[in-house]
Amino acid sequence: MASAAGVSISTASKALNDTGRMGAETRERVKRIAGEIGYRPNALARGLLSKRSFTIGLLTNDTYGRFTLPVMAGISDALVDHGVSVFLCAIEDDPALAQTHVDAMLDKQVDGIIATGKRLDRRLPVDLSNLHVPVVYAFTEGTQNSVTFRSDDEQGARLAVEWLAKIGRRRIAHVTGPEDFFSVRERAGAYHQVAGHREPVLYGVWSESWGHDAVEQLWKRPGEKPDALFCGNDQIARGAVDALRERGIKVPQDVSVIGFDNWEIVAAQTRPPLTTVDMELKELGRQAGLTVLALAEGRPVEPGVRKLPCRLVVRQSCGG
Amino acid sequence: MASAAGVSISTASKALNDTGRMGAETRERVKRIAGEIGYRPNALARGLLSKRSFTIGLLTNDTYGRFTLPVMAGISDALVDHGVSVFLCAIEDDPALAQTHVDAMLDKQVDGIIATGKRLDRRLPVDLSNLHVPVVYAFTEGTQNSVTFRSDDEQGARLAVEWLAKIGRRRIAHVTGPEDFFSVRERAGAYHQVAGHREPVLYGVWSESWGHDAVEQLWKRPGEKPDALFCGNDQIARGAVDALRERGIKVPQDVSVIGFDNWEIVAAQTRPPLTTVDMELKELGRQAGLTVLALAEGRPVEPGVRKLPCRLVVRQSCGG
DNA sequence: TGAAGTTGGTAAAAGCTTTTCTCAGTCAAC
DNA sequence: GTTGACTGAGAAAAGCTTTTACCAACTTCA
Repeated sequence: MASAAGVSISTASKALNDTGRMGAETRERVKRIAGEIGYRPNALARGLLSKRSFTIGLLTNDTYGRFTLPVMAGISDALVDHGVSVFLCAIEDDPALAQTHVDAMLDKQVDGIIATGKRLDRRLPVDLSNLHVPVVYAFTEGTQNSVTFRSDDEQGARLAVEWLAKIGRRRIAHVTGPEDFFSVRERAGAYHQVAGHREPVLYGVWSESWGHDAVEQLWKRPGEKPDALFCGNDQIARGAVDALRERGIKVPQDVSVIGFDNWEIVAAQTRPPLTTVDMELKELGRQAGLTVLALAEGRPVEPGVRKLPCRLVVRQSCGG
Repeated sequence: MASAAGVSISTASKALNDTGRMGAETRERVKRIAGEIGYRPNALARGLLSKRSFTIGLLTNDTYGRFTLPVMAGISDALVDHGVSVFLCAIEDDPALAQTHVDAMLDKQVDGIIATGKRLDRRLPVDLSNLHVPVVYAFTEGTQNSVTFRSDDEQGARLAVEWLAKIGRRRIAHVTGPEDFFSVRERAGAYHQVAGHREPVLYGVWSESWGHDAVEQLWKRPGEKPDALFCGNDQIARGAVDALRERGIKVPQDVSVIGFDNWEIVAAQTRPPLTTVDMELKELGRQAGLTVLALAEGRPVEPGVRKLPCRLVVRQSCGG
């Protein structure tokens, strides 16, 4: 304890926190000695008093981390400067496990909780609506009167289709995931708005093989073929690119392909690398982090859903 | 506070913890009322006294999460039953950031730290050797006299090559990552032990395109071609499979391909899905978690490097 | 010279648990 | 009827900080 090396406990505390009245010389001396002996205040004791643990919990059901990791990076990035650490709790759609984790976080007096997931239109399997700590939802369905951050899939889809139109593509098909996903419907809506109804929307699953199969279907039909594919995610896009190559169709010369998600490991390794839409999940995490911090500090935050714009990442699968 | 609903503070505490002397009837009543009002003890106050925060820190420089996520899952899985929560701190090879995170964890009185990374033969850019909390290394280079968990890459490689031999392959080539990786050398050593020196080892980088190029190189050489490829990771394997298909060579009929890592997103989406070696990172995380807990509780743990066996995951890229 | 204000610092309380110590009451035994 | 053992429960301390209240010494002013 720093007091051993100088003055009383209270004087030491005031010296280190730049509060209270005392001689400048005393203050300096205490600070110096604290530095020398490497004194660091115990955050537990501090938290006990201040009711702030400088700790938040991140709850996710995205075991694979595809969405959670960027969100986590953004949160951590935003909060590390404020001395806030993050408990990561992966619950795998298991309500009991989720409750266990929430209870553990609450016991540890987290200042707030951020709930995130792998799907915009699904809830986590645990009720967070009546906790006495603030809760912010990021990339998962929130409750009434909560603060929710999500990507603007409509704008993202428009970005993609408008890009294809801009580089001269006219017969743009949309190959995407299961229709019961909210974001699938939203993207498809934006697609129709921009591209019209000339080409079909093919609903399927989120896999490469579906992308592959979809190309087979499209090219087996009679009549003119698409000159561009707007895919629901990068995996579908990759499957599509592979299928096109196998058919001897050149990407991007003959057909432009655009993905969604900007999942580096897929998008960058595809040949050619995929032009795709990035949902800016890190930024989403950053804002969620700052928001939960604001709520924890009692600053007012307007409830509601905040849509964050997507960004087009241009690589080589579109040409133009 | 439960005491409001019955007896004194100390009696309440003793009742809930099943300690001290008191009437069975009183104990029951306190427990019941505590349950009714949803009382949960404040872990901060408890930690202040017991010197145990039931919190550990996980430090990683693996931004992408390829290795960290399974390790994290294992740790969490092992420790959630003990009421321990995990701070995840992603430091991106940034020493200052790493120190910030370590300081924050120490302030929060973590019971221990697990260091993990993306490479067995590299250290994290921060010195953890003289902390007053236990440190366990998992999938990253540890310090003298520390406890380190790692995969047994030699055994994993042997598993792969022996499998290829068992299904009748005789000309097994090894396409792998950069030779300065320790695990690359270790796997190559095991490969030579089992397969001899008839076929070459091709060192390159950890990417699909290298797998692709390596096949080009191998098949451009004069003389007999390999009938099996043991690849250094799943991405290389995938690139190789794609290249073979483009050359009209059938996998697994003509050539067997085996990967390493069992990275689902790559291994399972390859056509055909990859047979590969799983490093059991989740199990590794689990053991690291239990070990750091043991150390935190003062139980003795033998220092040293613990190699965990790998497991062969058979899919369809080898036939046999 | 006495009153009022200023300065530099300490003592103590509060925050929530757990643990140890103490105390009043009960019962059995001599 | 007094002593000793035992029982059930509460008081208090400890764990580490921060904050408030307080005190002694010194300065300023009338």
